[in-house]
Amino acid sequence: MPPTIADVAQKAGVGVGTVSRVLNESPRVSDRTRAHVLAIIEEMDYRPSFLARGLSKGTVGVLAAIVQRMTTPSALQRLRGILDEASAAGFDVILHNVNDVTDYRNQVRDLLRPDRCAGGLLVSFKPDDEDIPLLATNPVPVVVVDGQIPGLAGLHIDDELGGRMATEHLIGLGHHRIAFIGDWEDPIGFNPSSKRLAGYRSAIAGAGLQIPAAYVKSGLHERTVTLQHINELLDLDDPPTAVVASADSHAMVAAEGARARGVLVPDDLSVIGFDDLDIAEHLDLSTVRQPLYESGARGARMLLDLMEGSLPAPQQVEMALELVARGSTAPPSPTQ
Amino acid sequence: MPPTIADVAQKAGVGVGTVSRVLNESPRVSDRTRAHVLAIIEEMDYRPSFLARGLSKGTVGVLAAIVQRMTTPSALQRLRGILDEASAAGFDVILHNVNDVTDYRNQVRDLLRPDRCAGGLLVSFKPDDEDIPLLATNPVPVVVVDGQIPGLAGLHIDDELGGRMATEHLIGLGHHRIAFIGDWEDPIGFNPSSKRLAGYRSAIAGAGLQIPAAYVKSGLHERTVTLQHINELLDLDDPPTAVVASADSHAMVAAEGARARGVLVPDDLSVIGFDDLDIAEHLDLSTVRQPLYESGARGARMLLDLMEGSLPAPQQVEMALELVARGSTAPPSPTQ
DNA sequence: CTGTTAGCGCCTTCAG
DNA sequence: CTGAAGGCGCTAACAG
Repeated sequence: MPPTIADVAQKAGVGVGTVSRVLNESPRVSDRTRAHVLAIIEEMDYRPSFLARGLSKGTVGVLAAIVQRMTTPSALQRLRGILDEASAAGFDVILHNVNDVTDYRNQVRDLLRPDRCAGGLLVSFKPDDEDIPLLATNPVPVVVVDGQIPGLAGLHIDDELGGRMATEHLIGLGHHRIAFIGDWEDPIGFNPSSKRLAGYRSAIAGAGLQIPAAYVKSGLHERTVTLQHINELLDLDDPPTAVVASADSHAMVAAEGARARGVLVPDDLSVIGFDDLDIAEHLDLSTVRQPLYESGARGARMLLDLMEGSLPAPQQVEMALELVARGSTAPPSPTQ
Repeated sequence: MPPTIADVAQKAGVGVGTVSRVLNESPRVSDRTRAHVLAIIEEMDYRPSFLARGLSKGTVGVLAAIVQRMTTPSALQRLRGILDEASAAGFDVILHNVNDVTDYRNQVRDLLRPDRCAGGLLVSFKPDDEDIPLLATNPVPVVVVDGQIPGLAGLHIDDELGGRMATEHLIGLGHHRIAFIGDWEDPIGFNPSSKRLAGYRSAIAGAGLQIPAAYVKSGLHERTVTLQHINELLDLDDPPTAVVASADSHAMVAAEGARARGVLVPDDLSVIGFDDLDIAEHLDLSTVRQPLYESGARGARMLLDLMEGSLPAPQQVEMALELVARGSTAPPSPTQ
């Protein structure tokens, strides 16, 4: 059994209260006593029990991250940010992956309690409307990473603006025939695709362009589906010269599908994505960058502030987007 | 404040001991009393405090996963297996990502203690030799997922066999000029590449083949490096007709690099990977499949058994490999 | 079968 | 500045 605070106190010849004070950096201890106790602690390799401390203080050094589809590259980057920030602050992170619509409520109910964690992060995760009041008044504070929920603190981006930025980049290069590839709404997850599509439409309209209905594709977020989309687009009598994809993952596949049939990127077809995943740079893919790692880190920081009370009230922060022009977009070739 | 066991006891008109007994499914409670208490619990929406229960029982419902380079696709699959198995057993999982050689020891020391978790999983993670005895006698049990450490329970694969399987597949197809692309040892992580290379060499030797030294490439696990490798191989006077890659991630890039210069896969060049990541199937990539998700799930299960004492002694389990022949490997073309 | 009580390890008054 | 004691919520051993 590991040593307890009583063992330390006895060996140091002081009371447990004194040991507790040095542990909690109370100023009410003389330097001499403090140094002595610290030495004993070191000598015995003593560490206070998380459990006992938590019980006594009524709060634990644990954050809970509830992540929607943890395995996506973007969720992973956000998680990294959360982990780094939390561990820098000395907090452990409990991870819950949400697969099923049905179980998320139980997870929230059972996990987001003071005896399990001191705060919760909801990542790319849209609670039911009826659950929002519960979350807002939850005994432990909650921050939404990648989402804008009325009444809840969180970080988000302007997806519509992002869709517009991508499209306007293409328009600025001289493209007139611009298609869009996105995906369907997900029952529990946010799916930003439709907002980005709205931004696309807004940019198209703003430039006075007309686009055929067949230029807008959406379906499951799967490789084969995206391949089919790009092929259908290129099979059109009047194929697009550029494609806005609602995510880098779509853009990559679209570019690959185009190249596979001899359509050169960017010579014959410009492709722009969304996210700026690590591979986007390697693939030389133009994209709209959204801060992924940073959203996790700032979300965790916001949560810690909220817990500490140094943040007056829950607030929503919009993070900046950035157009990253790389080699997958270029002016349309003169012959087109 | 949430209700406590005392609140429940009072409202139910019984003692706390009785409530505790129904909570812990003790048979020493009459059915009538049990039903009544259960009803009150339901009514008050009472949940026992994890903290208090942990303190009292001396063990917590938490597992710790220490993961080497969490962001790799394979680590992620393993993690999924761990999370699913742990949560099915009612355990939370604390996640720690190890980036730095220096900090892993502290993490192990501070995290793998009875007041923080009931068991630890080390994922794709090679501790220093001198730390092994400490881990083996650690107050909370430890299981190594993806690694074979003498004295520690764990799951692993036979990397050398895997390298041989991949190479022999190619030899069986009629290839004689077979190259290898791998990567360097990582200071803290396992790096199975060298063992797979040994398997490759063994298969080559077993078939009585001679290969030029230039056929074996290794370097950083980065896209650009692999692209350079494949290009150097194809630039040789006597280029290989097939490539064994030490991981699917290498294989994907190698295939892409080959195609980019007009070398058809598998017509001009066969490529085989290792792992069988999700995308391998989509890319129609031949590979040696190792169980990733399953290694996590079985590792967690093994840990739970160890904790429960139902597993007599720590043991090491070798998981089976499987050759998955897909479209990226074929017999060499007659002209070669 | 059930109520009572003594810890689990630590923090936090409250005296001194 | 420091020691002693009560309490955090629960489990388990002990009487009844």
